[in-house]
Amino acid sequence: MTRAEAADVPDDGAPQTPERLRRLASRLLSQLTTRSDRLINEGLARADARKWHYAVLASLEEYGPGSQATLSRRTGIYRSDMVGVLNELAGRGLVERAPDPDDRRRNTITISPRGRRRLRRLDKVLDELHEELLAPLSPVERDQLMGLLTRLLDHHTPGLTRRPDGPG
Amino acid sequence: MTRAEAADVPDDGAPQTPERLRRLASRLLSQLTTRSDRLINEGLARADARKWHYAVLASLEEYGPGSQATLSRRTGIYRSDMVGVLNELAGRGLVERAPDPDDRRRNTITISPRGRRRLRRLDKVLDELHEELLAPLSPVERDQLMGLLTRLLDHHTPGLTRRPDGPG
DNA sequence: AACAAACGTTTGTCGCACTAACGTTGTCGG
DNA sequence: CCGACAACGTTAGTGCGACAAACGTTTGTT
Repeated sequence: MTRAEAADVPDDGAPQTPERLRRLASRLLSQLTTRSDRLINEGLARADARKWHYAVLASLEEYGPGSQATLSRRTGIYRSDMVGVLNELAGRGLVERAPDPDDRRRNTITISPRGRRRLRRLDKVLDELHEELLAPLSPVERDQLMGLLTRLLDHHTPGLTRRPDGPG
Repeated sequence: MTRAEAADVPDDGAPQTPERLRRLASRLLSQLTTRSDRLINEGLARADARKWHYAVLASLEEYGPGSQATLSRRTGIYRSDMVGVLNELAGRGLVERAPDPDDRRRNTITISPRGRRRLRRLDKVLDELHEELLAPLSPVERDQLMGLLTRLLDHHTPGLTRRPDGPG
């Protein structure tokens, strides 16, 4: 039960959102993200996973093993929260956490074969969920959207350094 | 102090976000919304306001006085949370809360002259903040973005009814 | 040897969306 | 008229995500 059906909640005609609110890009973003997050979270929950799982697994497969701090930076998950995520992943046998012999402060996190299979599975799940999320948009429009969002995000992301290995 | 500067937090080179994460529309939305929310909230805080204040004031000016439940529906704020918002607004003298003589369950919320002035002020503040938010985009691109977001939001908004007074 | 900085971890905060429940007041069917 | 039910405002609480603060350990630097 995700939606209320108890007794209150009238739900009469159209909500009549004020013009001023409909014009606010920030509000549009918030509202849409709320719904998007819900969609994604519920979909992943059905597969016994969370966004964080995917982020960590993807990061591990693309860049190889790393310390928790490294994973934190790559995924944007705070190191305080990373602990729990890795507990979950390790508990499911999707990653392995071993002390780094070269630097005993660190744990080295490695993706397991099962973790890789999991990642493929989540790739599919997320594909389907995004199909649902972006359903009203044509392929071209989806690209447009991604482009616009990416540019905005980059603009508001601090400490963005040009890649040292630019195009040859 | 919104950003860490204590002692931890290394902040070396580029964060190296995995491809897979960068392709995720849902993630793009989440990340951007986090930053957008922060920008807006901080900006409004400087003016001793919150998003909710604006939403309620705008709704009152556009549709006239209403009960708390009505305002809830118009703004999307839960009626549980509306209580506190109206306390703040009433405390600042921006709205008036009076029992509805026709239906003693209801409170009638009215915007005050001071509330109207406040609304104009917040209009300006939000304009500036959105200028900052959308800085990298041209006017055309901003329209594109709004259009795309609106379509997605509408598609994922439940209980959307066609306006009864459609074109003849 | 002294000190700062990075690591992993625990604990806690804040805001937001949302649920549950309660007492009051209105509406409606018998 | 009366009992059921629904809407109202309000209080309290949940779950989650982003984030801060602090602590013990280890490492690099001077």
